Amino acid sequence: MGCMTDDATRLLDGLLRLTVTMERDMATGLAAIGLTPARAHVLWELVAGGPQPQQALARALEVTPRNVTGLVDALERDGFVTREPHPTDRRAAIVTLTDRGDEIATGLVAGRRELAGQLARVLPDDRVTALADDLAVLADELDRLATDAAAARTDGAAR
Amino acid sequence: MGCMTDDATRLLDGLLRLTVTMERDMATGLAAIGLTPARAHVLWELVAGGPQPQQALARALEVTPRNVTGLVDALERDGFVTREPHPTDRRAAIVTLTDRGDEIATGLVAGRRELAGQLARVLPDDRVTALADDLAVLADELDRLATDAAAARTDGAAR
DNA sequence: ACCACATTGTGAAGTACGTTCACGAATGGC
DNA sequence: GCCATTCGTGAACGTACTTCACAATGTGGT
Repeated sequence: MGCMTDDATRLLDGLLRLTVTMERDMATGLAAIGLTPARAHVLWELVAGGPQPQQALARALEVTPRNVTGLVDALERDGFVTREPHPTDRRAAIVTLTDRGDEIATGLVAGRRELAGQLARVLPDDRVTALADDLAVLADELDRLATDAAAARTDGAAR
Repeated sequence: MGCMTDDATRLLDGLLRLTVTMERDMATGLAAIGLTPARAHVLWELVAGGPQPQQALARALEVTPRNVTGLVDALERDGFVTREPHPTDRRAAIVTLTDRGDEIATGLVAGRRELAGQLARVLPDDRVTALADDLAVLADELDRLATDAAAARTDGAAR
């Protein structure tokens, strides 16, 4: 069991190390093309979900609508997106990728795919498959633990 | 090859999903005890490296000394650390954990170990071992890729 | 002993990301 | 036509970073 605990710690260490490195890489790579992680996230969602009102973006990104306003302001200023009028609802503005924004965003998607390929290349194919499976299991478990913890906190607060 | 690419993408997806969930969990858990990720990071380093001047903390955390000043200000205000005078260098202040800070920080280490155990429990022992190995390999590769990319950028800038 | 240089920490100012609260404008159900 | 809801944003704030400038201190060379 001492051995298992050891491996579990190694696993978590590896995971943390990967997350730290990935984030730093992402941030520097994005900075090179004039983007920040949060703004890139918006672009990403616009590619995935098409032109949307800010409300929808806020839901998709799980941030407040107010925050989306700021992010879109910056992206608009830098020429990545425009705010188009909604055809029927005059309150809503539809955030749309410019040509340049679309190019950049598509490049991000391609870059991500390429990174996945490069990473996978250092492991045998069957390992990659097993790894992907196991990570999914771990992610599920982590979600479950998080949900439980949140429920416990809510209970505590409610009492 | 289509199959391999697919698994590679699944791998990266799983990794990203784990990182997102882990970070959110961490942040909410820390907030419950009056800490932020950045401040917890300082506490963590103080447990690992013992009482240190801010300069050393800045190096360990890979942030600017100025930033450490702010983090230590907050931790001091909230009673997690104190600034003690350096025995020989009157410029330096040695950041030291208070009793409360030490308790909290030790709890963080324990919580991390417990999380590792809980996560590992959902997979067979041999899988955990393999997973830890593979993640280390991936982390190494990612570091290598990042280093290469940075070198390429430096070259480009130098020309 | 002295001077040049390096180091430690911090004030000032700026950027990014996120929040809450309040509010005007537009929608939509009844 | 009215009232509740929704969409976006101004104002104000908290946190985490950065760079630049600077005073106080430490240190090595002559």
